[in-house]
Amino acid sequence: MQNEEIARVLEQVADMLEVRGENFFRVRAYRNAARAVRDHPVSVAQLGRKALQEIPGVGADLAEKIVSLIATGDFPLYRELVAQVPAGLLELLTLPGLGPKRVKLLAERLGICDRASLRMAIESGQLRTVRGFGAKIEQRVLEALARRQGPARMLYREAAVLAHALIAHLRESDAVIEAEIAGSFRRKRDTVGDLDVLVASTDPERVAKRFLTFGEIARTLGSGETKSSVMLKSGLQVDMRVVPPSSWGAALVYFTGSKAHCVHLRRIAQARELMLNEYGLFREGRAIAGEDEEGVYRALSLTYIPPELREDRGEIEAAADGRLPRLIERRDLRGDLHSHSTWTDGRSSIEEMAWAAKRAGLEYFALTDHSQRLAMVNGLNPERLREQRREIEKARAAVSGIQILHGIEVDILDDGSLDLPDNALGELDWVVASVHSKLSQPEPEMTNRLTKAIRNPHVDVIGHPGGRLINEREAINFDLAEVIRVAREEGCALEVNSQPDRLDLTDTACMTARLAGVKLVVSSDSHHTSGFGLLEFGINQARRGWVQAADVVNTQPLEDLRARRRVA
DNA sequence: GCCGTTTTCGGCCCGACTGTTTTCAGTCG
Repeated sequence: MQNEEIARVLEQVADMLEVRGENFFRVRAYRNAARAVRDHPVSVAQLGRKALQEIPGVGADLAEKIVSLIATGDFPLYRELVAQVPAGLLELLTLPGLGPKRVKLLAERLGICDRASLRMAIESGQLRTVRGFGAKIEQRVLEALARRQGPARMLYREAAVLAHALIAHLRESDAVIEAEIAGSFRRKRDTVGDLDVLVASTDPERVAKRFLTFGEIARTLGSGETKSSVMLKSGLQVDMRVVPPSSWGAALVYFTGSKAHCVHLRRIAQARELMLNEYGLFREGRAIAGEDEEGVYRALSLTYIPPELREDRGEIEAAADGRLPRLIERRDLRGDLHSHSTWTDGRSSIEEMAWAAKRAGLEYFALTDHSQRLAMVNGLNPERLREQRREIEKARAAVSGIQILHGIEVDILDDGSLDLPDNALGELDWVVASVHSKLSQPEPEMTNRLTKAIRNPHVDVIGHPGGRLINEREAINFDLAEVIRVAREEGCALEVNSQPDRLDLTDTACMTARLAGVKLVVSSDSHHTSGFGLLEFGINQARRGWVQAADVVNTQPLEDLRARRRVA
């Protein structure tokens, strides 16, 4: 059982308890535990009761329940709740304006148990008979019901385009002293659900006016003195808050989040008889910090925490002990180890790619076109691979100041063998091995498939190990802990693929790999000369996984990279 | 249900806004 599945059950229990009207703090305990399990860097299913209790947020009771969940698939409270609370009722919690209290009320008063019965209650005028429900809520709910499912989270890269345009729009107003996008965008999450804009100003009214003239706005959701919400044409919601300049740092901390990070900070403040909110850090009503973020952290005896780490995954404890990592940066990358050309599905020639890699400031890059199995993209067989080598030689002669490695992205076949013979692979400078087919294999087969590939000493790195395409395709099923164990044993690296819809490994998988001592490669998987610019996104993901330059193979000079290969 | 620089009991983060109300509960982040 994966951490994710366990976390989902705990969250479901929290939802069900909440709709049943249970103690709020008990509900929160389940949510905290769900998050702790989801973020835990090792597989919780392998832990005993005692080790489980060491996870912050998991006590004796929840450890017991998790053990039961892993062994039998459920636990008594879970069974009881599932029998009591209709599944359709929980779905209603995702609708705007409907929280646990209202959902509970509707179930009790009108017998509403799912979307269909809610819609009927609105259409028949029944809903309005309940105190607290009026036309506005009806309208919002009907709109949401019509959309059927909630909007998917937007890819970071797509959101970035809108974010930059909006910030530029705001900064044109002289009422705007500072403007930043905070929230999950600033934490560089791979997807964002909305944009949280923060503005420092002494004239919130003018800022709000300026904000509402942004050209991408489809409609205004609400606008108060210091807070406005809009929906963009693209379906992305934007919430803007305006604070005085003296609160800029505190507000930035608050709106960058994550929520869990902020809650933890406030607990620390509280223990010191301080009060932390978006306006500052206060002692007996007097601000002692708040103008800048560093000052807020410093006043809590913490070193500055980069936004990418603010998930309450141990960064606060590390900051207190002064042992935060120095995170990898884009400029630490000396090379790129995954790219394509017109020989397969790329759109630029080898020479064009070489010029582009050089312009991107790289010292070396590996051209790794697909292997023969991917016939659709004209994948390379041994013969074409030899022909390609001659073209690479030409490009090497034509473009100085960049080292071109001749590599391959070799398919990992269904049984874990590779799509090219060892002697062909042995002639190459770099081998990426990736799964592109039979993605629905059950976990044991997929795990074997990957570990078998890793055990081939020609394989330098496993490409996009999870195989996910964000919002399009789920990740493949495999035992990450086992793959990492074998990768460590064999000295094979794992890739952090920078394509905005892959970003694979994920942040937490990066952390798991890193803790196990497995090396990573941050690659662009470029299919065009513009692709090297995507490395920024892979770096973001790696940073969220606490990755340092020393954890990443392609921060090394080419000579060191060659020296660490398993085959000469 | 968790947890301990004030605690093994009694706390548990904080504020803005909305919609529906006549003073505030619920939702949201």
